[in-house]
Amino acid sequence: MATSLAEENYLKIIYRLCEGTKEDISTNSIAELTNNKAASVTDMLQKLAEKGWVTYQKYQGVRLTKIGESIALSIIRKHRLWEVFLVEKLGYNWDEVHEIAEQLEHIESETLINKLDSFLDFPKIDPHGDPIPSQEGEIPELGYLHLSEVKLNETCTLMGVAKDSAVFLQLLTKLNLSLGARLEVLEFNTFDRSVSLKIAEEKPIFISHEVAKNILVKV
Amino acid sequence: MATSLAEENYLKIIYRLCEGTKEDISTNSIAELTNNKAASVTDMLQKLAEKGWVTYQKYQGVRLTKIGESIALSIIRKHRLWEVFLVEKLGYNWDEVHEIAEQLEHIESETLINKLDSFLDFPKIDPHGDPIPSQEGEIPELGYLHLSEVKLNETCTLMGVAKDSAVFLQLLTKLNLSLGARLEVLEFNTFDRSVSLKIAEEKPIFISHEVAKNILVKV
DNA sequence: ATTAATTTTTAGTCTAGACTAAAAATTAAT
DNA sequence: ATTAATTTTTAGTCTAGACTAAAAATTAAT
Repeated sequence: MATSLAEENYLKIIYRLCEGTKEDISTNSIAELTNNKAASVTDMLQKLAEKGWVTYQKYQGVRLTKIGESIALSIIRKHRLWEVFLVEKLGYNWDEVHEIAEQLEHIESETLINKLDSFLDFPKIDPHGDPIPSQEGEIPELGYLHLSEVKLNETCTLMGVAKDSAVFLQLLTKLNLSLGARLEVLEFNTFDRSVSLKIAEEKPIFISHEVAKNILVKV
Repeated sequence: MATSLAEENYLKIIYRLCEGTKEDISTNSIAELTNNKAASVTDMLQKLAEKGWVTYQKYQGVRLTKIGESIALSIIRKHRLWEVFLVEKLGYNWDEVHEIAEQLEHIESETLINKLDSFLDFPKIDPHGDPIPSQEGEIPELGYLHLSEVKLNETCTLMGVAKDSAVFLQLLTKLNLSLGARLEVLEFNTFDRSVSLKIAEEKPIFISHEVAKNILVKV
């Protein structure tokens, strides 16, 4: 069954909210991310349930069905592959590609996305370190930790980010934090939860808890 | 002012119909190409006139304004650049790219299309031999002739096609007619207006007038 | 020059997907 | 256990962009 642009955006956002929790997703949380009012969300949830893409019980929240999830994953796959294209082939920076990929992810063609995948040499992660789902909807488990969770004095590598808003990514760039950077946590400062950090052999810097929380690393 | 997908499609089709004639364009001809009913077209023409993209007089037909034309040209530019990308980089055949480019042409981003242009090495023509408008809306005059118009026994080169429906392009491929082929017209057959034709040094073939009319050549 | 045929427009509907305001259900607070 | 606060849904609107049927204008045919 064909999906409209609006439906695809809802499925994508419901997927994002389902990740992490086993709980059903609230109408309000969806409204916030789609920038719609709760009443509009209720409307759409009824349509999506009708089509069999979500399970939805009045007042009880919503979850993706298997089919709904596979649609969401194929959109995410397209989004991330296009981001790789924009950065690797067209020379964009990692903080510039999100909005364009939001449009490109809705281009409808199975062959296109598989040819693109091959043209890009079957990348496993996008420019923010997020895994790219396979054609079958398999999403590689990367086992990354948040920088706010690693042990003191352990050296780790910056593998990705948990948020890809432009302002966050631009801040990381200013701090000289990019994918692949070697990091060592020197101290968790109790006063403001900030983190003292060494990048490679440079002199230490301070980053906020908010930043550390959104940096993904491999030890 | 932002353009919706529907508006862009109308402008593109009005542009195509304006090419060639100095006459104003009829509601019905637009309805045919957009696959809408005449009443819907009238509606949209009034909106486009309101926005200053066409001049429109009730019952008298429609033409693009300077601004309307520049919007149309930018869509055509995007369409053709994406077609080059699909053929050159992703390995599509020339008869497979039209529908995908119809979607990609609506992606909104000035920087994207200029980076793509540069990535493709500033191509001047698309995979069907159609010229690619510049960022400023300049469209190179190529001075091609229809194969149905060339002189007998004159050798010419296949430079493009005047129609890019998949069935037509597939037929050309079957006939071994591709961009760059060296052609010599041996005879115009009066009976059915078919054309006897030599491709390079191969033995002659017959093609219909309908086909010859849609082949563009340089002598 | 009328009449007939054709084309175009108007008037009124419909659907998707948004909205607001009010009602209903759930959850939190005493 | 009620009441208050919060969340969610329902009912009713609105807009873009399509539609049909009927009216109006233009063009073609006698």
